Amino acid sequence: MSLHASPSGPLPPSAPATVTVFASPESWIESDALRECQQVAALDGMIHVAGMPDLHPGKGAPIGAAMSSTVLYPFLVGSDIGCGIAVFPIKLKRAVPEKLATRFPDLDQPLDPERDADDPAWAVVAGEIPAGHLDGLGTVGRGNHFVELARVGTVFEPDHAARLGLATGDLVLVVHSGSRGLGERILRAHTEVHGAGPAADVAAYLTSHDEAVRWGSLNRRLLAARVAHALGAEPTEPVVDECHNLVEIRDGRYLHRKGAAPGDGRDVLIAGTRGTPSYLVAAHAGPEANHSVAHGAGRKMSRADALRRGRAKHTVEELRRTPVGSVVVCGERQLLFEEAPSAYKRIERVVADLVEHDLATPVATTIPLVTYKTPEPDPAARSDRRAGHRGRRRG
DNA sequence: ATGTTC
Repeated sequence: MSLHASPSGPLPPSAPATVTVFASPESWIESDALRECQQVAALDGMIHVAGMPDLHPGKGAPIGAAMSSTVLYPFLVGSDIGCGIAVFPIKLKRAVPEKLATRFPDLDQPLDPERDADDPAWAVVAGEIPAGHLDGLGTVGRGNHFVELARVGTVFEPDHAARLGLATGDLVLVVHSGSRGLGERILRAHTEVHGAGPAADVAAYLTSHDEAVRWGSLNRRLLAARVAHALGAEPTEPVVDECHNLVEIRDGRYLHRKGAAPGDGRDVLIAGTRGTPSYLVAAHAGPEANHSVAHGAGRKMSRADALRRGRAKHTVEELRRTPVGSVVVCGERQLLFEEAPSAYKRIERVVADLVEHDLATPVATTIPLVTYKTPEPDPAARSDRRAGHRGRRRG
């Protein structure tokens, strides 16, 4: 970068964007993720990049960052516009993980307005379905998405927890999902024409973006309602629902969040892993953190590494039954390894970093009981498959 | 992350 613009040349660039990463030295942040922060900071119009303690490398843009600029860049939000985490109280008489795990519905199967017209989960839809988008409605998706039945563990702030209607021992559904194909379609429509460039028609992008954000939130409610009904409980309103992939207009700037939750006076569920607690926090992040907090534990390993190392380290059985005694419903073997707790950083360290930087106050933990990822093959199909393997071995 | 992708 030239420091001396010639008089006849273009205007000198504005001051370079600042980058602040809110992680202590004990928190391992990959150099690739820091490099991505610097690359984002060098974009035209960029003002400030705030890296959260769960920062890790993404594709071109880091995950776990809040990035403010005078220019709107759709790729900084990514394809899963509207992805977020919601918490729904649920009341059950007994919560035996092994039993309840078998009662989760197939959340790969979309809710169809005609075929599933009598599904009680529809009751959560008030008014129009955003963008009229029915594809994938009521499905959880893949990757790090899940629906989890959890129990409130340690309560650090009883008054705050009580205001949310939560106390130790209470059951909740934690839903992490996004806008499925809708957000992907919106980003693709942009990148096909403009690549990683800024939004040419900001108003049009924001209109679609806002629909995806509403769709994601509605989908989390539908997922919780489907599971609540299947477990024999009544659906409830979320006590927490924050989106961590979105852009917000703030102080006349575009504040992009990618794997970073709004932290300005909001309550946020910061996801641990399926085998560790999650933390419900009261967030109070200021401008230095771009008004944002972490969204999860953050990956420690790439999916490829987690698969390779996990196969050497873990059996399928130990991944399906976690150290906290919870059960993982995941018919996809590869996903079981990719999402193993050992593939993530320690959530306690992430939360400690937020506390030390005065970005958030822990309110309570939630401890997993059943984490649903993808449907298990039905028992008949499974025994058929086993018989098939034996047959081949003998032959 | 994603009815994608060689």
